[in-house]
Amino acid sequence: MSENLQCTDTLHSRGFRVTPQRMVILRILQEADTHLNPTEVYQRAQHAMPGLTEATVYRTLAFLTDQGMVLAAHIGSGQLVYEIAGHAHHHLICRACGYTLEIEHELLAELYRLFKVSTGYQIDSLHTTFFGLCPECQAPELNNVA
Amino acid sequence: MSENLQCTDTLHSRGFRVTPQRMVILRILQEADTHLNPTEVYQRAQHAMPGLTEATVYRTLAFLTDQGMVLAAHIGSGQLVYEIAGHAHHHLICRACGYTLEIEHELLAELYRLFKVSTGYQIDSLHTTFFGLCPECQAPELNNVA
DNA sequence: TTCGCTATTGTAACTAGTTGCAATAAAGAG
DNA sequence: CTCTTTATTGCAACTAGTTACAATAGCGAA
Ligand SMILES: [Mn+2]
Ligand SMILES: [Mn+2]
Ligand SMILES: [Zn+2]
Ligand SMILES: [Zn+2]
Repeated sequence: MSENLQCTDTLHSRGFRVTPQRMVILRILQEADTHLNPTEVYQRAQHAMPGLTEATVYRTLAFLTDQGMVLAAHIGSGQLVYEIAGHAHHHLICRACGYTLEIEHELLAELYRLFKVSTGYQIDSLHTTFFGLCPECQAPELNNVA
Repeated sequence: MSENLQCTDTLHSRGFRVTPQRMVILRILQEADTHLNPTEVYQRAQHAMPGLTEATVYRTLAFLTDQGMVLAAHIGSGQLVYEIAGHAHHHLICRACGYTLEIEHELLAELYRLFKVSTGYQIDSLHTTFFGLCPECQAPELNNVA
């Protein structure tokens, strides 16, 4: 709830308007316990606000992402998914089984410092996705052993 | 040219077919000096092979990416772009001016080792994009000084 | 409260990307 | 070279995402 007031103030202070559409979408993301794609957000938004359109969902998700209130991520398969911006983290996804692991941003802090000193770029990506193989899917062919 | 023979052999050995469509698209990427999006690949392919369809371009780019012969990347704005898989590298993109820097994969090697020891995941992302601000765009308001 | 400005929304047309299915054509066997 | 198998393509219908523009509605000022 206080998060909502926080967002309201932030929007006001930046000269943007606080609309019911934005509040509804923000609340949906706050109450979600996973990443949601735009269609899922749209479907949930229909309950709270029947008139709201898909175009607005897409626009609002992009807007809230620009404002830093929402995080977006490409998780394989080209689809963008969203979540409320809380703790800074990234994702490791297994190409074989799809299992996803969350990792603390702190693990990337040193890399970002390295970027800064070697290139001057101040990187701020807070929701990067890395692909590879999880421990199980790396396992040597267990069937060969038997 | 030898790269083409290499790809041909690899496809054969994996049980896939070597089609003119695949060869045309592969050559287009080999001759390109930048990332290309699917539409750009399609347009260039039209010259060499008028009958080729957009659906095939999308499918072929995804296929070649799966085979590790092509690298894909999300560079802001949702569009996927492709390039021939050569040296392993990643990108730093400025959110303000869009200027893009290529960085050697070696800079990420330590991070990937860290992922392995702390999570067991063997990460192999070879074309990751990081966003932030380039040195120029970080500059304190120069107008204030005057 | 009322008014005016203009950011934001809904609409609808548009572009981008995906997919089921039948036709085509690689490529190995004979 | 011819035949057979089946991976791949083209087609066309579909889903996903974007955008121009006019209508709506925040919100600051009076
Ligand atoms: Mn996340
Ligand atoms: Mn690249
Ligand atoms: Zn796995
Ligand atoms: Zn810049």
